[in-house]
This record gives sequence, C-alpha cells and structure tokens, in this order.
Amino acid sequence: MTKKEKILTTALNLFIEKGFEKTPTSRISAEAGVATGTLFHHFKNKEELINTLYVEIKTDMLASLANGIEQEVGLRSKFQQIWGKFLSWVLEHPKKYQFLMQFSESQFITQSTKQTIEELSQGIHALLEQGQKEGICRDLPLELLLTITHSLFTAASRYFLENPTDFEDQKLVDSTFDAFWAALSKD
Amino acid sequence: MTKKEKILTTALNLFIEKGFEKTPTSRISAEAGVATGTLFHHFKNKEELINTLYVEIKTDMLASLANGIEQEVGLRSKFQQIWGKFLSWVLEHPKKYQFLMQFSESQFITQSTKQTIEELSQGIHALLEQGQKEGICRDLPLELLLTITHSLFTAASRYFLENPTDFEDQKLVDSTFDAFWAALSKD
DNA sequence: ATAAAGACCGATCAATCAGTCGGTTTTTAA
DNA sequence: TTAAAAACCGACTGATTGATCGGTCTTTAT
Repeated sequence: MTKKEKILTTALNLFIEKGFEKTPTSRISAEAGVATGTLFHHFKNKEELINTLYVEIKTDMLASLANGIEQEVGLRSKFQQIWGKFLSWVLEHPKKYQFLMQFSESQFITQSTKQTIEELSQGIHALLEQGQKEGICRDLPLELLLTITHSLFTAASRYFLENPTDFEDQKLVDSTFDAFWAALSKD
Repeated sequence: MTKKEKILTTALNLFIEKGFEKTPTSRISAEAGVATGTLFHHFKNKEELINTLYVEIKTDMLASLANGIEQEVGLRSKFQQIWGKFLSWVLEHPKKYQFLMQFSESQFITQSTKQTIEELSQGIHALLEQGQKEGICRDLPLELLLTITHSLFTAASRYFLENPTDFEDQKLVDSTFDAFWAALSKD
C-alpha cells in the first residue's frame, strides 16, 4: 500500500469514528505512519482529502453495481440484480458505506464533488427513464422516482447492516425487493 | 422572544448554513445580540446547544403529526393523514427540517438524544405493529418496515422541498402516498 | 551516470475558539 | 422593602490545529 493509500484508509477510519472536524490531520498522518508534510503533499488541504475519499468510494460502489448486469432481461430483473449487488457491496464494505452515509449531507463535501457523483449515477437515472417510457414505472416525476429509489436502497442497506445474518435469508432479501418494486412500478 | 430562544434560532440558521464546527459560539452570540457568557449560562457547552435544538425541533414535528388524527378510520387513512401532516410541516419549516436531516447522522447528536427521540417516535412504531398484526402490512421484520416508512417519508419530503409548487397538486401528493402504501402493504 | 522531478520529512507558527470568571443588572418572592 | 436568585455581560486565555517551508531522500528518464 502506498503512503497515499495509507493516508486515505486511515482517514476513512478516523472520520467515521471521530468525525471530520474532530480528527486532526496530525493524527491521520501519525496513524498512517507518515509525516505531516506528506499528507499535504498529496492533498492540498484537509477538505480535498475527504472529497477525494468520497469520490473514490462512491466510484468504487457504483462500478460494482454496473459490473456484469445481464442485458437480455426485463427491467424488473435488472433492478433486482442491482438490488442484490448493492446490498452485497454494502455488507462487504460497511465502513465505506457508513462513510458515504455520514458525509453525503455534510458541509465538507463540496458542490463540485456532488456534481461528479451525479454524473457517475447516470446509469440508474437512465434505467428509470426507460421504465417510465415503457409504462412500467409509476407516473411520477422522474426526479421523485429517483429519490424513492435511492431512499429504499438506503432503507434496505440500513436494515441488513444492522442484521447481517438476515442477508443470508434469500427469501427475505427477495421480499425487500418486492416492496421496493411495488413502490416503483405501476401494478 | 427571550434571549435563550434567540440563541436557539440563530444557532439553527448558522448550523445549517455553515455547519456545526464552522460556527463559532462567538458568532452565535453576536448574531443573537447576546454576550458569550449568556450563551454558556443557558447551555453547558456547544454540544448541549445543538442537542437541545435537535430534541426541541423533533418534538415539535412529531407533535404536529400526532395532533388531530381521526381515530375512527382504517389504518391506511391514518397513515395518509400522517403523510399529509408530515409534508405540510416540512414545507412550513424547511430550515428546521434541513437541520434534522443534516444532523441526524452526525457525531454531534449524542446517544442520549437519540434515545429521547426514539421514545417520542413510539406512535408510528405502534401503528406499524398494529398493521402487521392485522395482516395489512407486509410480513417483513418490524424494524425493516419502520426503516422503509422513514425512508419514504424522507424521499417525499425531499422532493416537495425542492419542488414546493408540486405540493399544491393534490393528485400528485396522493400518488406519492400510493407508492408509499404499495411498499408497505400486502396487496 | 546524472540531473530533474517527485516523494517525503517534521519543527514551527499564526490563527482560531470553547469556555471561564469576576462582576453587574434584573427578576422573583417573601 | 429587601435580599437572594437568576440572567447577563465581555475581556481574557490555554489549548488546539491546519498548513508551511526549507530541506533530504528516492525514483525516473535520458
């Protein structure tokens, strides 16, 4: 692991444990086994550090959702695949996910970072748009459908994070998807 | 408005605008038209200030949901009333709601505050439990139903906050409730 | 081999800020 | 009326911390 990577993972752990402002850069560099100057060599300032972390993690997550989705199936199946992939990723990277949850609404994530993320999220956006054109999804504003989708993904991940063993119960996982799909689809 | 109240509302505005750590107590007292000492006379420290604010706002919101719900109607109708009351409250108090969103996941809200809130939220908890006993709600873990409920309330409020004029379209509001109810109920 | 570029170091500092404290003013209640 | 309690004041400080900077070490490319 390069020093830069070490700084990033150390920062991740400290940020979710103590919070951004309660984590001195001195502590990050110390625990990463690196000099203060090195941290500021790689990152212009503390804010750039957390924003880099945010983009990196979200990119990682979104990539793992898009990966290997079967294209020759219906919309419902596509969403179901994404549902499963998403929950798997969350359970495999609980700290990363906690970080995303904790800082998505925070002041520290800049507008430009949010912009970058938005662009990365185009995939699901397009899927919903398609679903609406095909008359599969409810006739609600697209933006609202997106928000609903996002919030139900969040709800499920929250639950399974706190009850990880339940994630092995495939029937339960399927049931949660049914609830999601019921909210989204017309019939 | 008493000085204590002035401190609280000033803090609310600064916290959502600048964030907790980026708002010096000196600035709060200055904008509230109060001496530093007065702030610390009413609140043991900065953390107690934000926690007081949080409990006060959440109590206000939950009270306005519980107020005047017709009891002689079915579960669906009860939820629909709450749905409407909630969205109305959010649109009438956008800053307060933003505050709740921004700090619910933050480090600054103590465990004890979260405990207090939990107790205040028993109402909806009980309603869902009843719905499940009567076979109206999906057979999912109660805790998961709660999370789903919470997340869909959040999703709708987010949307209408950003598109306030849409809230006057009663048909659209009803449609959002339909989506919510579809996720929650069995058929 | 060599020189330029990049990574790394850590002592130092300027700035910021939460909270204190000794005292004054206002309110309360007896 | 009076005295105790509560509200209020604001200058001050001890401690913290983001970021710098001059310099060394390591890698890269020619």
